Amino acid sequence: MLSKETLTAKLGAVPEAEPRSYHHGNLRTALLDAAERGLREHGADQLSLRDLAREIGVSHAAPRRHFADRQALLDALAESGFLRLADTLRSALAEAADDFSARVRDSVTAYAHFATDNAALLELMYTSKHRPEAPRIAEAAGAAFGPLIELIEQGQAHGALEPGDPERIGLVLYATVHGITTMINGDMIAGELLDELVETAVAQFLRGTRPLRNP
Amino acid sequence: MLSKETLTAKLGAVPEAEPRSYHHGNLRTALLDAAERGLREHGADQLSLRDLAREIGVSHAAPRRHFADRQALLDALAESGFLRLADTLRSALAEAADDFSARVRDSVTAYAHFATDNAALLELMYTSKHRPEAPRIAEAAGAAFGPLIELIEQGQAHGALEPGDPERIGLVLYATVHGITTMINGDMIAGELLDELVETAVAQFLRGTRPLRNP
DNA sequence: CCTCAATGTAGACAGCGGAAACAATGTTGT
DNA sequence: ACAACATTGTTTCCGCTGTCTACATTGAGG
Repeated sequence: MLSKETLTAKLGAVPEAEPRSYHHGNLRTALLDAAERGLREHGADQLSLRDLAREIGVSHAAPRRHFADRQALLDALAESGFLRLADTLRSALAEAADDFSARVRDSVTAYAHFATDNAALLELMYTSKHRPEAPRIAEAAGAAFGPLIELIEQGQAHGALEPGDPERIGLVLYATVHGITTMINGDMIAGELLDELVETAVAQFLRGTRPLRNP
Repeated sequence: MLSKETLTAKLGAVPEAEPRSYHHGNLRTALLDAAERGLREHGADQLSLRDLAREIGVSHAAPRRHFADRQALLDALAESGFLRLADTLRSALAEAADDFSARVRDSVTAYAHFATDNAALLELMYTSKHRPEAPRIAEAAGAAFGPLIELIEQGQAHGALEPGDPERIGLVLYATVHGITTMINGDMIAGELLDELVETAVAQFLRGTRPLRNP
């Protein structure tokens, strides 16, 4: 690789040179990028390894060097989806105001928009067939939900939430938002209702988990 | 195979006669039955029209007379899934006690168990690609959710729930349960937590949507 | 009884995922 | 510098699938 592509390669960027030679150089990430586009545009069912190979300009068996089979590619997509979701949630929390209810609302809204903006990807992320690759996915999923569990713990520490297992309490909230987005992505309810429903869910959650002052 | 053929046939059930001649007689329902079994055992991805035809003992092109393509069969499965779900919810409500919170808990629990007992089917029901068959699915889905919306309205009438659009208020509850089951079906959380999480969700819902007496 | 629509069959086709053998290119030890 | 070696891409082949078309069998209604 020390002949002509030295400069671009040094920057860590995609070479993307037109006259490609025998070795692509970045086939794995090129496959993932193309797969993510195809996933968004045509859904996971229509995703074909041969299509991706054609689109990239490589032989149909080349992807096999990077993904053992089709499901391995889908697993990798799911994993990267959780990592991107984790980023999204982290930055939403970083930019959110200080008060607890605002942080809950902002993070939950960020999740909801990520889920509806990446409908096919979300479906993939939550239908990970239990495979050898699954542990990596579960780990990435854990990383995505970590900040949210922390948020619940902070709410409890500040007395805004009732005590109890943070995972159990928080899970119900995230399940709610996930369910809402699933129904929207499945065309069961109109997408315009998203923000309204999320607001309702957050309000119900805050009221339903407030510490009891006058029992 | 089955000894009670004549009796069941009288009830409008599947004849299922062994010595089949040129015409099967019930191929459509036989296909749906076999498909539902395959769906439960191997998932929707592994469902093959040719497999079903082989299993039933019919030529590989025969299913085409009853389902325009593979997706049409999946759509039919999704529709019948919603119809069965509607039955399940109706009978759960019929057997439930009179008080509102018990009715909410029982119906929601029935939904949750249906969803986890029919994981692959639920996935199918909620990922109906928008197709010509979709309206039928949406209609069946509406029929399933009808009794639940009614339940919310009754709760409001009895003063157990805050006023407001019943669909919006109830949707949040059902989205919560659906989200919980999705996470369980996707192995994100342990299945043993189902009842506990559902209880938590119902409790949060009832507390979060109670009318405000002392504002 | 005869026609006709419904239903099942047979055969063909292209596309796919996967496996194996082969070729070109980097990499590394000496 | 150069010879093994590992990595990555190619080619070829296989069985399977969904779908299409032409044909066969059957049952129902005039």
